[in-house]
Parts: sequence; structure tokens; C-alpha cells
Amino acid sequence: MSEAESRNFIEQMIDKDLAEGVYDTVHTRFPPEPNGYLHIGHAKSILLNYGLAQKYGGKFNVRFDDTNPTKEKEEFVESIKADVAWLGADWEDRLFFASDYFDEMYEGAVKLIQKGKAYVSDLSADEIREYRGTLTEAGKEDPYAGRSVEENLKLFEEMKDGKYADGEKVLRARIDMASPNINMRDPVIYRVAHIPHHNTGDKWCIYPMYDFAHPIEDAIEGITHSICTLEFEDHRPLYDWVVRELEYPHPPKQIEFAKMYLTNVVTGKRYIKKLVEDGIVDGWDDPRLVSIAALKRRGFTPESIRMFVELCGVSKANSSADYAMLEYCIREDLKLKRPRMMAVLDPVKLIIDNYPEGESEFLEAPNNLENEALGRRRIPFGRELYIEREDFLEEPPKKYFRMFPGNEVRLMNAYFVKCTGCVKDENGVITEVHCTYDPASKGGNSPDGRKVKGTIHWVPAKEAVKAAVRLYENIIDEESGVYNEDGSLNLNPNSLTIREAYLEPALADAKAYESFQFVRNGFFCVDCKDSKEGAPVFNRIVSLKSSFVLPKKED
RNA sequence: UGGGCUAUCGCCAAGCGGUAAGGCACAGGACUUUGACUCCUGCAUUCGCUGGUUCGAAUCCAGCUAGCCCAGCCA
Repeated sequence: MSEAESRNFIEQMIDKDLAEGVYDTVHTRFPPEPNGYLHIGHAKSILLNYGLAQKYGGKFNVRFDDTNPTKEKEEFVESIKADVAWLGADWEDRLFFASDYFDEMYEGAVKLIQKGKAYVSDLSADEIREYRGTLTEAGKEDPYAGRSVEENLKLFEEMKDGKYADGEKVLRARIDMASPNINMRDPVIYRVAHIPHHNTGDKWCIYPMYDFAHPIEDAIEGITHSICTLEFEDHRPLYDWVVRELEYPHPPKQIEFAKMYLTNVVTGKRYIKKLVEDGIVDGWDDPRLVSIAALKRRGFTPESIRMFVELCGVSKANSSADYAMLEYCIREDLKLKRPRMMAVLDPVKLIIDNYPEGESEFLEAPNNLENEALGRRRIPFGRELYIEREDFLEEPPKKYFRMFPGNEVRLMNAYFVKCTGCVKDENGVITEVHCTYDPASKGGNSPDGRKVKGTIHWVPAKEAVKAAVRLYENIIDEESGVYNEDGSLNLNPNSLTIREAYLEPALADAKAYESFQFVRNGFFCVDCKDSKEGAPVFNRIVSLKSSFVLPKKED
């Protein structure tokens, strides 16, 4: 890393801190609230924090920010752990819960009260809102702000002991009711909630608010750079206030960056919930979604997501990356490390008229031309094959290099064949394509050196295995954007196509999570949920780029 | 409308007073047992706008404009 590579703004800030001796190490964290599934946006935060720790030889924690038991669930703790681990962000032995620090947070609150920096208020939620003022008007002092330290101490302890009902009393930080920053107008830092907590059970009936808890969590863990998203910028003065008033010796520093999502994807919890409830998707891990679990099931690799995050960069400008960038990353990752097999998604029979009836043979083929380490395979070959329906055209347009009467093409890894015609049924649908082959061209090259322009893939008719193959498109209709005028989602009715495809026999035993490149049809992954032993179901991860498009028919 | 933040190619994004990196996308061309991959080539006289400072500005200053965030006892 001796190159003068450009550093993002966070790295520049860290460099400065290190150079000035503000910190002598880098310690980051990923602090999810266990209230839902992680998605691609979280992946950015995870990999950013983890990557920074790696880059600077520091540490990375995972910490569940579970300060609000009304929203959190144990099941999300497990799914989040699985997703972070899958992405490769290693927290080693540093997996924490904010709720483990409730004692220290309580002591912190007491300390603030003792310093006269916090007070118990009896105002209702509505009254607090009224007293807070508006964006343009200053707030008014809380009528309970004048309570003595002793009284506040006593009241706060009683809150802890369960003497008050939910909402009856709160603890507020005494800062500045006239601050232009609304977050500084005596924010509530503790509330009463008689709800069992997934981690602490019913030990507590008061819970700290994010703004008070988060800086303490960071300080306790020795976090140096607390990286969060832009909407917390206005909270930074409060963050700094807490670590200052609580007198932490090495206060952490909050740095904000812009979240970045993909264009035309849905990440909102309530929308996804509705898609699941309406049966439009088959769960939070439906391959059309961009939750980490969905991306994994679709066949994306951690490497591809890492590449994507790096490619996108980090900044403070709100932005939305093209889905094409993600697609590029997964193609890039998979193209050299996955076998390339032949699969026919829309089959039509090809009959080689001069191939002896009843005979067959095995042909050898490399699993990946550019990567010999992936080995070779043997494919059965015979008189009858299946080819892609679009690979034969009775009347080809210009620059069409595949099958048409009189044209010679190569059957990939097999022989040169010359198209002789086709057979149609009473409706004019092509049922068979006929050709003759050149036995001398075995392997795909003719000894006389003649060339063909087109190479097409095929599978043997008898030995081919049938399998369900699912093709995906964006679940959102891209033309009209994500939302309809009424706020509902603008769905693409063609987001899922299921095909009964013919595959090379070798593909019959593919295991869940295994992925392949189907020649010309894209990258596919064996679905981990719907596949059964010997009956894989394939999800298309991404298609291949194609510069050949049939000209549109003119009416 | 108070406060905070942002604005550089269709999409990301470098740039930090010395005369616009890179990637994706796109378009040409070469190569090819995947019309894929790979390889070349092209793609902002211009940095939201307007003024100012300067020999010199995307970078500094002033004033506009647009977008995002904040009035949870959510995070």
C-alpha cells in the first residue's frame, strides 16, 4: 500500500487523528438494532467499519444496539450475526450488547443528575413536544427543570424501581431549550417501559435513549471512530456533550457518511413486509430482494458485495448506484472461478441426419477455458440434441451467425454442423431443426482450417436433465420508478420467470449454493431453499452482456 | 421559514490554488470453440448559478439556487 492511492474522507480524518496523536489506534464498530433483517445498505456500513479496522491494524466490534425492547427480537440477533459473518467481517471475540452496559448507563445518568445536568420531568410526551418549540421558535423551559439534585436522584431511583407507569416520568438532559438544534433542547435520555428485554429480562423498567446510550457504548468499548449515517449529523453535538459530561478519558468521535442504495430497489421494511404478506415474494430472502439473505440465496458472493462497496466509495453526497454496478461485480467475481456449462433454457430439437442412429459418444470439454484448474468434463453426444430456440432462424437478419438453412456453425466442444432446414407443426411452430455434421471436425475444429462465425451450445436430448430455472428481473418497474402516486410500490409483473430447462447431465447433482455460468445464459446458483437432492432449482444471479439483439419486427 | 449537510460526465467518485483521476454504463474496433471474456479507442474547454480575490479557482470569499436531514418517551 505504498502507492499514493486516494483516501476517502473518513480515512483522511483518521490519518489526521493518528498524525496528531488524538488516537493511537483505530477501533470501529457495527451497531445494528436487532429489529429487522440486514440489507445491502447495511453491508456498506459493515464492510466500511470492518475494512477501516483492517486497514489500520485496529479492531472491529459488532454491538447490538438494543436499548428499546419494544422493537427488538432475538431472531434478528441471530440473522444479523449470520449475515455479518457471511460478509466476512470478523468481530473475533468482540460481540456486545448495549444492554450489557445498562448499569454503567444508569450510573452515568446519576452522575449527570449530580452535576445538575439532568432532571426528572413529569411532562407527558405531548407536553414535551409542545415545550420543545418548533423549527423556527425556541422551546420553553420544562416546569420541572428546577427540581433539586436530591429530588431528581430520588425520583430517578424510583423510576428505576418501577414506581411509575410508562410515560409518567422521563429523565432529560439539561442543555439548551433555545438551541437552534432541536436535538439539544433538553433531550429525553431515559424513559420508563415496563417491557421485558430480550437480554436483560425484567431487570430494568427504564431504558436509555439512543442519544444517551450510544456514546456511552462507544466509550466503554474504546471505539475511536464511531461511523454512522448522515441523519445523525445533528446529533453529534449531543454525542459530544454526553462523552464530555461523563468525562470519558478517550472520547470517541462520530463521523457521518451518506447511505447509498441501488436505483430502483426496495429496502423499506414496511414495503417488504407487505410484499411478503401479499405473497408477491416468498419471504425476506426472496432472490429478488436485496437483503443480505436474499443476495446470498440468489447467488451473490461476499467478494462481489465487497467489490461493490469498494467501487461505490464513501462520501457525504446522497446517491444511488446503478444496479449495473452490482451486476458487474458478481460477473467479475464469478467468471474465472466457476465452471461454464451448457444449459438450454428454451429448447428446440436438433437432429443430425448423418449421425448414425442409435450411436453415441462422449466428448471432452474444459470446465472453464481460462481456468484450467477447474478441470475437464465428459459430455454425452448423439444424433439428437436440444439447442436454444433463438439459435435457429429460417430467415436470418444480417449479421446473424447462428443456425439458418445452409449455414455452418460449431456445436460447442463438439462438431461443425451445417443446417439443412427445419420441420414445423400445423401451426407453423418449429419442432425440429435438421443438420449434417462433419465427423472430421470433432472437438470443434476442422482439419482443413475452415472457420465458422457462430458457436452454439447444446445438450444431448436423451441424457439431458430437466430442471427448474428461475430468471429474475428487477421487482420494480424501472420505467416508472419505485413508488406509485398513492405511495404503493410500482411492481414489475415480469420480475420472475420460471423455465423448465434442459441441462448437461453433470448439473443434476449440483449442491445448494453452487454456482455456474450457463453458456450465454448467465450465471446461476442452486437455490438453497427449494432444491432437493438430485433436483436442483437454479436462480439466475445475473445475465451475460449481449451485443446481439434481433432487429425488431416491423409491422 | 430556524439549524445541519450536500452539489464535479447517464450512475458512483477523485480532486484540498497551478490549469478536470478512475470505475460502471454507453459507442466504435481487434480477438474469440460463449455475439461472453480479454484487448485497444472514444466519452466533462468544464466542475449547481452569479459575482469577487488571484498571474492562475472545481478548489478561497460573497450572494443566490436546488436537494437531503431534524420538532419520537425510535434508532
